[in-house]
Amino acid sequence: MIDIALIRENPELVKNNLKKKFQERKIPLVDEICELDAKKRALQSEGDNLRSTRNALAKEIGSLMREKKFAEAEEAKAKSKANNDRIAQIESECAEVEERLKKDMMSIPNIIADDVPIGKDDSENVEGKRFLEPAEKPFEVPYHVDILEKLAGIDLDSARRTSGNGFYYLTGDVARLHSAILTYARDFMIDKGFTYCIPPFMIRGDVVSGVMSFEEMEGMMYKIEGEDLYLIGTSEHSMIGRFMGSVLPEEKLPLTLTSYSPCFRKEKGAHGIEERGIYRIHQFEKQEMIVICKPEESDYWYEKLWNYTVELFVSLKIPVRQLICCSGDLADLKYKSCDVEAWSPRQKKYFEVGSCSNLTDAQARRLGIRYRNSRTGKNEYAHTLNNTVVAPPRMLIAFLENHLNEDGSVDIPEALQKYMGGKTKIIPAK
RNA sequence: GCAGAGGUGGCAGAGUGGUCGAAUGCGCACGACUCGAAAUCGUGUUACGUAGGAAUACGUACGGAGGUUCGAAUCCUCUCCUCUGCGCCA
Repeated sequence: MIDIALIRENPELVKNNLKKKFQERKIPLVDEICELDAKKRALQSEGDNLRSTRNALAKEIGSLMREKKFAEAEEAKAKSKANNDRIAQIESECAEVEERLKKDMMSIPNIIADDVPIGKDDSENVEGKRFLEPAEKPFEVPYHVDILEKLAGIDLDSARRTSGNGFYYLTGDVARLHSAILTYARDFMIDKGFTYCIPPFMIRGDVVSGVMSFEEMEGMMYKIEGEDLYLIGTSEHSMIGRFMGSVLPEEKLPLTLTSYSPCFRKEKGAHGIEERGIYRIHQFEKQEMIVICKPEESDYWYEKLWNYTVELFVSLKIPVRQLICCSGDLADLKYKSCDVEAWSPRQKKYFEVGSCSNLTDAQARRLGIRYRNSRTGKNEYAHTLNNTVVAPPRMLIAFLENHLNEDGSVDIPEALQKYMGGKTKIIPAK
């Protein structure tokens, strides 16, 4: 959600932003918002005046009662009652206008950064820097499920029986590798000065509707039956929700947190859930990072965050690149976003393993996350950012493909060996 | 899960239908005293919305949602949370 003052003062900028995002259909909303806003303020001041009268009358009645002037008090009561009818009328009108206004405001996207490439959809995203050159394999790299099965590392058949499609059993060294990657990623971020956090894996409905739109909620979130609780789709939900409605002391910023959680997603309507394997699944685990900082620092943190992910993948000898999200592919809350993509030797292309976003104050405004600015003495909205450190089931695909040897064994890079009990290789089962 | 107690400003904590946006204390800011500091004294100090250049004015908010009333922090209903005891349990 953007600042309504911006729409009031500079509607052209907002309209221009809509054009950049190929959302011309929303342009009439801007004028509608201006009208609704003016109407709301008129109603509010009318209501304020009426309430002021009510308060004055109530005071008057109080003193009349004390002086035992009952007849006059009754007269004032009648006046007040009539006044209250007007108030009720104005209030319901005002509530209606406010609701429409809020709905419109919610669909106005965040103003995007100047350097976001202009493009219609994900086909126009722009490649950024590459890190590590992809090495040619002298043999054909099999599908990841086949690699996993050879290592006795996966059981999809049983998972389908117990839980359905989109679930998995990881077993043996592969399961250990999965945990090792998470632990390594956790320590990696702690070494960067981030605070480790294990958040709740379920959150209430009001937190959910704070962190995402209704459509997203429908398509992603699993609800616990009979309770006002949802399984989180990413730890960002509970990590950001933690600061809902709070005013943070300036000296505590930036908050740099790294969190672990399982993630649950319906993936309703998403392509590929039927695809065999662990690319798109209902349940996975993820190490995440979030930053809450002062507005002037969010550009700095954005660059830092995605580069941390790159550094982690490079330390595990997996070639990656940055893919810059173009204007049309950018979610409405985002100011700027990019994916970190890993090289797939099998597909001979890069695929998404993480996503980094700067939401500026759009998310914070929606959730009421503020900080006390000591310079101005005012409470101002903070900026929020989030980024994937690593999400192992998917990253495992990149890991296995890149470290696979012709005999079916998989090398473990040095950085990870101590988390694997000193193993240097995973060997296929007999 | 059951029973009891409670949720009020940055914090602690009064207030049980009108003069309460809220005593008092702490904290914080400024000033006086002082060579300087401590102590002391004085003044100020909730947030949000609207109008205004500002001073300010008006409105809203005492966990949340409804209700009663001319008027609610205060009464009623529901709900959430916290604490204590009991029960249950990794």
